[in-house]
Amino acid sequence: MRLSQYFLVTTKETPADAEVVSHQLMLRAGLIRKLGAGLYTWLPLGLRVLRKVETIVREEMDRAGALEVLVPPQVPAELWQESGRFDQYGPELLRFKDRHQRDFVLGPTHEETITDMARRDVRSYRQLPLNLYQIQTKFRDEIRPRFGVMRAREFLMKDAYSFHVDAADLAREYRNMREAYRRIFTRVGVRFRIVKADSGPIGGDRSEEFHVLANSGEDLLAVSDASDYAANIEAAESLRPGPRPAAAAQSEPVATPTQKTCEEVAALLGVPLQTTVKLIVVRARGGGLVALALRGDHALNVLKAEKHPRVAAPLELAGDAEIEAAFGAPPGFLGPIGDKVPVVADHAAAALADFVCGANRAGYHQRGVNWGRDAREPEGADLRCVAGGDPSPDGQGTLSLVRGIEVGHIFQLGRKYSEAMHASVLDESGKELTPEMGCYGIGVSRVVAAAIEQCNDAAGIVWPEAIAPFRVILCPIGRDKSAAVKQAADTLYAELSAAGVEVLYDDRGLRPGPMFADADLIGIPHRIVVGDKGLGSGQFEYKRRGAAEARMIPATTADVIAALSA
RNA sequence: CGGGGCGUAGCUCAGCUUGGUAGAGCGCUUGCUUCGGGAGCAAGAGGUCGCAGGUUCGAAUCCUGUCGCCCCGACCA
Repeated sequence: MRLSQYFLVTTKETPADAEVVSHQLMLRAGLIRKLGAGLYTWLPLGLRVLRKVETIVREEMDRAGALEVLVPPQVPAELWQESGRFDQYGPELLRFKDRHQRDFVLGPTHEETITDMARRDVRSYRQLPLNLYQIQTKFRDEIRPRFGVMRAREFLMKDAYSFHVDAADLAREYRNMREAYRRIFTRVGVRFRIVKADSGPIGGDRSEEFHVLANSGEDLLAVSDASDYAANIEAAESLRPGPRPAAAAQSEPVATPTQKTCEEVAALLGVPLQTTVKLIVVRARGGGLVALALRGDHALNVLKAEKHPRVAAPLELAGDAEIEAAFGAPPGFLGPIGDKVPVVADHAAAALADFVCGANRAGYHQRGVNWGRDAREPEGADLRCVAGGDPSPDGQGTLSLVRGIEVGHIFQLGRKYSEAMHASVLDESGKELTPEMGCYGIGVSRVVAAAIEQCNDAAGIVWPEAIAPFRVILCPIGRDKSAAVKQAADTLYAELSAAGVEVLYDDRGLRPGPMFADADLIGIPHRIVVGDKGLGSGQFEYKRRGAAEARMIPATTADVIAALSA
């Protein structure tokens, strides 16, 4: 491709409304342009990258035995009402009415559509297993679109849905997809990690996420330093601590007139934060309140709390007035003493002896408190987010917290959708069988942003070779002045093109500075400079994007091709 | 949705407090010079100051409303 014939729109200045580096670079390098909040046009250069990711995904899905389909982005609301998700999914579901006032949704995923197809056309166990996928624009009425295409209202997603006669076959396909995903992200060329996940509103039993590791990631992951254990912090279990030490201290009140948080109290008393206990008062399932006790240095894991049988889901914090009525003290001075409301204690809080907590009296805390003596022996549960330094749940190593960008998610759904939508097949004995389902997603457009997030330097993008928009950029110096340069560059361009190398030829006649700056910014992996200097000794200059130094190579097409693969 | 901020040239922004004929840098066009890491000189194009009302002799500037965008919190590929 000749750049003079192309639509390359780069900018030197960083657009004001771009926060993360991938968004900035995608705008500066002319990959995308914003149409509205969370809506982006893919320009020619960006679309080439998107297509490359898409192609890798398609090839590996095909290789794994899945079959490509294409379903309508519009879905009649009845299908979503049938699965129950029309009401459950919430405001994030993009809905509209047509001229006849019929309800539709713009699909954020397509379990319903595919299950509907399956119940019509999949009649026999002989047709199973079946794994159908598509690569298509998905829609979400995001609360807050941000970070460019990373969290957009529209995005390109690969979604796959599989059907099986039993759970064992579902598990087999799940592993198959897991391996396919591993190959996909390896081929794309990003550093990633597979983590245990919560299945969220999609539902189902087992699920794992694929994360590209990057500091700008929106998700916190807990990873072991000694094994391959890794989990989204939402889903990471915490290990139960050892047995509780014996009580040694007397329980006594201490004045804490203005100290409401555990941090403030611990500082005032000069005790470690880990010896304090805080109460979080929430609505109980079936009415009333329940208090969740956590160690002062630990954070509540909302998803874990919502799964607890005593806690109402979605989690709702009690109001100040209710708390005062139940405890006789305002928030900030609450403790598990005095049987005010039922207490569920996180295992780590339950394992403390001689701890500090609120005295249920404004302006006072209580120290030397012990379960079973000063406070009723609590019900224990895993309620907290794991913290860096915790032992890994698999017993090997220590957890540390890192950030990741979720680019893939695989689920074993079970029969949630097939049951709700009455999809069934006849088994060998002629009896009805409700298939087990799996679903598998990849955020294709998000992968592009995630790759940039991981692969960039001060000058711009440094594309992994597999998804670079072009493989080589050809930069002639003084092409308009030197017949030798023009001749050599034109020939090299023609020969590389003929050899099937994706080459971008900068024939715009720019000065070297801007030309190199653009080449760096758009991140083409290999750069060949053709100039009078080198040609004088029969050489081209070769530089790998991201390499410190350029080197000279013989000025022949064969040597250039050899350098590309070196 | 709640909290905070911003809408002035293609981009980054000044001007607004104290109303008086719309600015800079970068980018773009043309010419000459220059040509190995974002050149110099000269000439030029480009803005209903987000939109709608209001106050005023006069509004980018003051007032009201409205729309859009960005950032912080609850969601997800």
